[in-house]
Amino acid sequence: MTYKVNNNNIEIILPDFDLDDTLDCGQAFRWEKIESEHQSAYKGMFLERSLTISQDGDKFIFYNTSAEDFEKIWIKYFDLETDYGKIKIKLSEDDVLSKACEYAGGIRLLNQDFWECLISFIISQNNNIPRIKGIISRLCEHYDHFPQASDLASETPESLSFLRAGFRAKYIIDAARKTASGEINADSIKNMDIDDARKKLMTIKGVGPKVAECVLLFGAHRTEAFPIDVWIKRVMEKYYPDGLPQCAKNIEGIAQQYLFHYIRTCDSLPEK
DNA sequence: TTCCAGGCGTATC
DNA sequence: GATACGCATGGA
Repeated sequence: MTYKVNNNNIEIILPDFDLDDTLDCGQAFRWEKIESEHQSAYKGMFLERSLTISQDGDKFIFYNTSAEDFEKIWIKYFDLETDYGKIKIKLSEDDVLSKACEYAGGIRLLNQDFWECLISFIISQNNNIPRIKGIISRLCEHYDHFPQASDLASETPESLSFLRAGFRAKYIIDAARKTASGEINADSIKNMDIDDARKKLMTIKGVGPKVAECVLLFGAHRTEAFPIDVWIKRVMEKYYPDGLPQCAKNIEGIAQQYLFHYIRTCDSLPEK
């Protein structure tokens, strides 16, 4: 991977990558858009490391980042070594997916933290994206960082009332207690057969099929996971009553991201 | 006011 | 196993 170190910034040319598509599409909730005239920029966190990143066409700048952090953390986080051009060519064998890839072609599947995804997607249930972000923001502000399982394991629904997370507070606590006790172990789940991983995750109160699928896709990079929410359900009923086409085999989750972004932002996909 | 949001637990059949 | 309903909160 070739990049340029300029003072404390990393400059790099990257194809198939767009910050709006990737950071504001509902896979991560801690990135904030920085308003700027001529370019797109975001500020966010991963593993308590903050980053500001800007985009001007296919030119990206990672601010205040060492080459070491870039190589050890951000290449992996942004999935920069995966060829999304190839993935899109494969998915474009299907007409509807082709349209979605074209529309939201800058999406990359982030390699996020398992625990943070677990809590984030528990919060996401029966909720909308702005409010999910608000709850997670209050959570991080309260603990001065994204809380560890041990931080949350000793809380009660009452002590978490500042979150205004509603009925989800008790689910957050159950996830925290099972994680803190070792009953739920990220590394172990990541290495499981996917059906076993689903079952294990669903032993947590408030984790059903959809949340489990999101945790596996976004927090464990299991690209064969396919979260079906209200939006994707509409897509499936309209275009894929018999399931996804063969070209999406083993990358169902990536196809899902393109479809989700498209259906949410546009009125409809083309007729099949 | 009512409906809805990246669903799930529970009751009931 | 399928289906119906309530659930906290806040924006449209």
